[in-house]
Amino acid sequence: MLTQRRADILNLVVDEYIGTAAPVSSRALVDHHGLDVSPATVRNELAALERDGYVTHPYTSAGRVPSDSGYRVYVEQLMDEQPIGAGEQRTIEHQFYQAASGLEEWLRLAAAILAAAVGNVAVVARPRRPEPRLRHAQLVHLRPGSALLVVVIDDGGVQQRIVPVPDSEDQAALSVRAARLNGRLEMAAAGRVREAAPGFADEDDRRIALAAAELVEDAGGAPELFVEGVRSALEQPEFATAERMLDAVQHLQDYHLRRALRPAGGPDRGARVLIGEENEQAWLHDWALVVSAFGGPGGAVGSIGVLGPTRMRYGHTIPRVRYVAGLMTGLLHEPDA
Amino acid sequence: MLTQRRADILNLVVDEYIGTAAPVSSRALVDHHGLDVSPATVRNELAALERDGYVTHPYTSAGRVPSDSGYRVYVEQLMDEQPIGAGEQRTIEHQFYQAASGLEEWLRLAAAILAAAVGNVAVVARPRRPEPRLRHAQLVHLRPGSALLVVVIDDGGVQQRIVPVPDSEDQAALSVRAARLNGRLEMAAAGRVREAAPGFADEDDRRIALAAAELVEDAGGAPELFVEGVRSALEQPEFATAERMLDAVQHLQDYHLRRALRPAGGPDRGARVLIGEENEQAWLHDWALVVSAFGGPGGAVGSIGVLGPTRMRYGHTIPRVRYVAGLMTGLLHEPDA
DNA sequence: GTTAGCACTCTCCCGGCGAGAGTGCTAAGC
DNA sequence: GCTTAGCACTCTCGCCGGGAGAGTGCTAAC
Repeated sequence: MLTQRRADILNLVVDEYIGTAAPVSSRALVDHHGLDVSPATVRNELAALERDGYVTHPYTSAGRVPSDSGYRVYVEQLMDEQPIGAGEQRTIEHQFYQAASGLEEWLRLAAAILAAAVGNVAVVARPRRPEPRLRHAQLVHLRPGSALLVVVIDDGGVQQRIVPVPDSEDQAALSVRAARLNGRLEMAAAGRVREAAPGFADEDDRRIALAAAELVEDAGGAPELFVEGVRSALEQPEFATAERMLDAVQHLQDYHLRRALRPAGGPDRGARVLIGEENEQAWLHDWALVVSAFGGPGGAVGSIGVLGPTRMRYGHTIPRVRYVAGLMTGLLHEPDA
Repeated sequence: MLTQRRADILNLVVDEYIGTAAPVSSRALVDHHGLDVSPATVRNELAALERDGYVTHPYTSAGRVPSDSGYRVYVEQLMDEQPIGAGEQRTIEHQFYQAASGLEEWLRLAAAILAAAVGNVAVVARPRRPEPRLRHAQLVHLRPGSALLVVVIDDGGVQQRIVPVPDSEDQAALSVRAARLNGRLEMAAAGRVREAAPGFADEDDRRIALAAAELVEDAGGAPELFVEGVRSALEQPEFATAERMLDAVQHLQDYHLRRALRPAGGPDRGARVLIGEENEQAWLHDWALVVSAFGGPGGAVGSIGVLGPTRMRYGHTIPRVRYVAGLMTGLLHEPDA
């Protein structure tokens, strides 16, 4: 049973531990937060919290450390969300508007800004449509016999590949060819592009259409990931040993991250929080993840999240993830500053 | 004075140290390499090598460790290059041909393949022309009022940005507009594009031309970097402590790397080797760098390199860097498998 | 229900110690 | 004169034990 006082104490334990990364003693709780009971009383309550599984004991005589379910209660009921001040909002927004670039730049920037705002790893997954369509194809002459096929996807992504073309064709001829391809392929999904390919009279057209189909298929594959803030996360004391650091680096570069970000539903005003063992993947059992979805062009959905130790500053992180996700949704639909 | 025997012994010291990362004792040299002299004799020679600065002593009674100049002599005169066997060549080439994608994929792939082949960090810098030119611009309709401006640079790169356009224009109208822009801007360098912008009669044309100029300028900026193999490098014993690892991670993600790769001259059949303090930048003083240049489309020059501890397997690494660089040069000019 | 007091436990840090590894030197051997 | 055996010497590394410090859990009084 979580009495009011126990809840208050749990709240303080989590706050304290988030700040120090060291087990929290009964005395520290009393001293730092002006409780008007004695450490002994606090100890009794801590023992009860431990019995109920909200905190643990690394060893007999160390302070208490929140457990996953302790964090869970904290996140859902106890914590103060630390709203973003007008000043910080302006700063973040300003950073965005400064770099008015392509989609990719936006995403990388978003990751960097968020990482700086929360002092942890930030991850952004490029918005993807469930079934991407070809919006436009263009052939650009590179040198006699080869051209760059540029395919724009309806989620705003661009894919490219060098393709062979007849030696004789210059840019004008290639543009005509591209127009012919666009006539049949525009707004077709990958499968439809592939089906349509054999329908072209010209052999080169068929080959290029197939290449375009592959590019659209690629666009539907694993979304590109932008990771920022690795350095500051590795500075946290939980990674003070080399092996744990290696582990973290390994996974941060790894495609495992994609899976963790994936299960975001539709664009969501809130943010999901996954703590420790709540994560599917074993390597995340020591991490906490705050994820939110944002909408990209053409109804595509991307994810943006923050990854950190379980003792992350939830009250600080959650509003910022939510805010940046909202900003992204807005910006990607109204990109003109 | 480097007598033959001393040179042989230096060679063995480096070989041994490269393999074990532990100071090399006189006994180990005799035992592992079937020298027909006694450890005592070897010790005398080692003392001479130390006097001449080719090896050092971490403390009184540990084995010898090669110094930077020891490595330098090793690289230039002593080592056996370990040529790539026909089998390994086929493997590497095969890996390349499997993924016939866009330029960016090629570069990322090259870094990954090289990293795997040498067991160290591999870095690839996108080929850049000294003065990039706009090869082609295209406008792709996204939704009423906004379009994606896609600019192809003559080094094969693609830059994109979302730009506002008149609400009324559909894809056909946008294509006409793009053709108008191309008419004046094709093959112009960034500065020329910027100068030409005010010459357009239409206000939107002017604005879009300026955006295109910015994109071309961006293309001339710091080249994109692809880094692979961080994990395996961090497993080396020199990074067994957390701080050193942090340091490495920091710099690997950092723009400092660009500077290290930069001074490559033109495409070069060989490979430069920079050992320890020969590197300009302080953080590289514990690293060695093997770099080679490769040629991209349109006379652009990229760099590909391997980064590892100073005791890296030079004889193994150098031929592989050279080989992959050569392969890249060939592939980027003849991309049709 | 709260609290003071106290014994108990566990970590962490430090210093010392012995084993091991490897050198440098000296003197004898080829 | 080069090589080598022998030996003293040095330095690291791992281990152990002890003491200080921190914090709990329990008991008994308020």
